[in-house]
Amino acid sequence: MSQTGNPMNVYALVHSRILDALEALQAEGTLPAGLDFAHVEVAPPRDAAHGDLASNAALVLAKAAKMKPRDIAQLLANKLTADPDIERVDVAGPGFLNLGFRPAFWQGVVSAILKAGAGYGRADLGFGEPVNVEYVSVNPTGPLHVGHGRGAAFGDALANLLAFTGYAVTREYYVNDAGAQVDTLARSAFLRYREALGEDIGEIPAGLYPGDYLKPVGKALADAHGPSLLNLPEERWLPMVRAAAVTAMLAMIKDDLAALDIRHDIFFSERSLTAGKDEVAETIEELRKKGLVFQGRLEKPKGHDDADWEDREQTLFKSTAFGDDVDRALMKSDGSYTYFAADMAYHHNKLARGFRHLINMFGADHAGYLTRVKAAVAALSDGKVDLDIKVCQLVRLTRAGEPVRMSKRAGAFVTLREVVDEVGRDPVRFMMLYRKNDAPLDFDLAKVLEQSKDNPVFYVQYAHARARSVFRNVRDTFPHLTAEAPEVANADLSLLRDAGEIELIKKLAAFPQVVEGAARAHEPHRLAFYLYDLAAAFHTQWTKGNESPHLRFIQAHDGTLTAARLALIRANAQVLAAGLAIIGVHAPDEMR
RNA sequence: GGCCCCGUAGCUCAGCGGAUAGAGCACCUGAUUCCUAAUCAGGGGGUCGCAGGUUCAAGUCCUGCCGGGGUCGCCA
Repeated sequence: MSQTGNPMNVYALVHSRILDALEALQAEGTLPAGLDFAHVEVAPPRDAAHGDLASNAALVLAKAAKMKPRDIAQLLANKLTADPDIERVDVAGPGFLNLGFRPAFWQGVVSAILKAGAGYGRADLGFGEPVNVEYVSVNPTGPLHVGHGRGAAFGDALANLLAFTGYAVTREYYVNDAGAQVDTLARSAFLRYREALGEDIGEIPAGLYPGDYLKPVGKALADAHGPSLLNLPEERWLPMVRAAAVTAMLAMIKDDLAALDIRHDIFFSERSLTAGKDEVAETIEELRKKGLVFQGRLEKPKGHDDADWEDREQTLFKSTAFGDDVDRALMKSDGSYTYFAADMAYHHNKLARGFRHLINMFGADHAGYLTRVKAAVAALSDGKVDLDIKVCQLVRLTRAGEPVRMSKRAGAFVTLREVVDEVGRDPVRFMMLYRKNDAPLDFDLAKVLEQSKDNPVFYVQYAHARARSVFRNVRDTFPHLTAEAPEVANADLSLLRDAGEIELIKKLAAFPQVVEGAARAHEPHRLAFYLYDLAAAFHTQWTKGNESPHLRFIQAHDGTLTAARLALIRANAQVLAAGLAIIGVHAPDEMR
């Protein structure tokens, strides 16, 4: 009943061998039958002196087996010493099983990586199941700012990661093109329309969007309609102006995202929920049948005074049944739907499209909204669909350590586009992932362009460029040893004997496990940190060659050894490139 | 007041229930006729906010406090 284990994933491979050994012990009657192996794990020990990999098998089985942990560990050790890949097995501490592998085992990893090519690290965790990743979803009322860029980079990397691990990923953007904010946008655009016709509009009134980015919208309206809209009542021009403005804003947002190489599969219109049949009404009705929608009153919110607040009976969703602290309103006093009501219908729509897994990215300011959305999905799917909401904390923009001042003009943030234009897409995408999503992040405009080891973006990209540079340099001595040469692919890997080379291979061997862990936890930042570690191992080995010429990758007098080292370097470059691809960063061949 | 997030080295932060808690910066010492020194090696630095609990095992999970941030009906 042991699982086969992914042969590209040494952790999984060793895990399956341990399970085999446990089952053999059971078959002999040495271990009792009916043990639960679910918590048996294989992981690299924190202290390298404890070996290459360690297992907790004996510790987690001791109680059920009614045996001492160290005794079980010893039985396992006796079995595993027969494994030709295993050099040493130790029972340590309370009952850990520490395993050391022969060099040939690690050398074989290089060959496996080269054979797997771009598929190295792929896994089938998702079994092709559809997952919906909703990210960015910024109101189409203006350009993206830097904070939005974090959600964009995170969401896109997570989508890549899930696609890499066997999910059918849909990248989705929820367009809030209904409600008061897009009406305000329309009025703001209409003002720019009058301006484009030559009128002096003076200061933009408070409450409207003052940004210059609406000027082109006004001009386009003037070009298309001339002065014909001026004499119409607002209810006549507003829908048309609104549609034009939303379309223009969305085009701008898409363009900003494209600058980061981010492209969504679906832009889902909030307005479409009520355009034909009223999906919001349907959703509310469905919940009403489940007894989760009722007429009731809410208490006045605490913590701040709201002059407009009035006590009234209203339509409520019973989100307290799902852990929310208060039931949530579905209808405004004017009879229209609340944002939340439409959002419930939107998630209902996602479920109807067959998604079994939903992921949403939220900005920090929406964290308080999280519980009611989870409640909605739980209610609508009867708990059968999982929804994970990742909250991205704030981004603090600095330049050489000094906070970057926001523009004085009200409403004008430092836009994402300005930052991307200044520093490029790679630093933005990498640095936005060089923190956990729920920790605040400092983004320094000067630091990310620094060509030094202090800049993680450069450090990792440079490692890849260095690896590629070896293949350029080797042309002088061994022209036939190209990256694709069979002499490299089939090199005698037993020549990779230096401790640093083996260390590098161990890092490469960890990649599939890092990918799996990051995918399961929905934490793409783990890739960024892993890549930094891998780059460090490579830079270390590179520099060793400075002091010890016999460790240089190119050995002019020894083509066989050179080929083996080139195989390692190619594997290294390949994993760096694969990891960078997942987080959406280029792997350059040179840094000049 | 309720809810959410955070609290780990002087600073910025990793840390997947496992063993003696790590990295970068900063500070100190060293390596360059050599595949890119755009790099690397070594050193000092810690009551993991506090107190309980669960567990063979807690920085990690649970509860309560303390401190910082966010948020709190008809904005989205």
